[in-house]
Amino acid sequence: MPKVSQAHVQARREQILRAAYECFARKGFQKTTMREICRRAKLSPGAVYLYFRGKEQIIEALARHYGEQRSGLLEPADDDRDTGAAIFGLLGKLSELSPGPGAAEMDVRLWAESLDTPALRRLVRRSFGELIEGLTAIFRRGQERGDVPADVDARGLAWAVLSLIAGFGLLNLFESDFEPEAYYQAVGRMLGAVTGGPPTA
Amino acid sequence: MPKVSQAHVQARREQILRAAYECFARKGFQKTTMREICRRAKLSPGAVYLYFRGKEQIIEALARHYGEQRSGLLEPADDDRDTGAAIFGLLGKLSELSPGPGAAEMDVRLWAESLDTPALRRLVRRSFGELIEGLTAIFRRGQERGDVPADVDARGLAWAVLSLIAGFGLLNLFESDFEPEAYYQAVGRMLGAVTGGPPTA
DNA sequence: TCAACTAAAACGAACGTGCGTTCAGTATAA
DNA sequence: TTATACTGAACGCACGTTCGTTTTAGTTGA
Repeated sequence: MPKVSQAHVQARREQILRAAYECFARKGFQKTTMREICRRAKLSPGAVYLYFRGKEQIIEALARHYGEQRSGLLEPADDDRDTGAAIFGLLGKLSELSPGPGAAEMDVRLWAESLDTPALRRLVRRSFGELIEGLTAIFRRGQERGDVPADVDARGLAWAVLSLIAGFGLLNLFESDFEPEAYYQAVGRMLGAVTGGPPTA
Repeated sequence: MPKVSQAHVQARREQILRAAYECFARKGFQKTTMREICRRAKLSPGAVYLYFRGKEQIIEALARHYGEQRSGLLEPADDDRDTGAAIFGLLGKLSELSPGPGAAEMDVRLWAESLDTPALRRLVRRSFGELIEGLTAIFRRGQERGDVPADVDARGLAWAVLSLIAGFGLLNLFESDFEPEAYYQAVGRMLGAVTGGPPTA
């Protein structure tokens, strides 16, 4: 199939990235071999190397793709509900299973891998930055509206909420008897101190 | 130096573990080679293999040692101050740099590695469990004292605080302009809703 | 309409490298 | 003198990557 369309190139790359995601989420970046990615993508090593320079570039492309998906969840939160509802809506969307199965595992693996890989670290930093920016904006709007106390640093609140989001994933991974309901109740109670009062409290 | 004391065996093991910790915190488990650990411990490969069955066992021993250090920080928190002070004291102790340099990196690396290694996963789960137990006990005592609202699940609050502790480490790693002061202020404000009111708020 | 042709895409066995681990030999404390 | 801690060159294996070969989709000429 020579002289193939550019759409086909795109499709092949996505086919490889999908296979890579499945392998990486299960076994991690280091322990996943190229052969496994090839097998899952139903391609030979030679073919894969036509579309990616090597394993490292696959990881990087995947991380970029993943980060964009994650950030995309932020945008619809720009509505004008009260601050508590906005924050809680975001918390729910970002905490649950988005952006797909194995997301919590992938987050942890990306954090760890990014400690040694400058390119990945930049991507993770950007992801954190975009989330913080969005959360900060919500709290700032709340303060302008008088919804949120003015003497608290909006950025500080955003950091705290990001912790609660990340912690949700960690607890799901490592607390065998974790109960999301109780978590949301407690978080709602705490957030109630700085917002009008979330829907569940 | 044959027929050596059992204390010497202990010393050698700790010497190796210390070297391993320094390597692992910097480069991660997979990317650190046995040769690097040997060089840093000033021992030959053969000697190291007299004290540990292999790389995997070094990682496991290190994780166990590390987890015990971490849990050890919990105990002095059993005093009878008000709940806010107790929680905030713990948060400070656990968040900062304990139990040593590179702790935040090590946490993230252990989380990631434990996803594929059952023995490590058990250790991480135990660490989480011990922390949650300690935090839950503090909140329960607060509820008995009337310090903390009785209609909030103490376990849920413990989970939330654990998130805030873990998040502190993550933010230090990945938020370039992170300001611990603002974080503590915001967290204090939020915790104020369920405790008497922390020292900084 | 359909062979013959061509160039790109895909294959997969083979390569080199770097790793964890071992073991025959050496040094040393008792 | 001897049992034992220690050395470090060597081994085997598994990995990422390459490249000579094969297959295939599109093009050409009648």
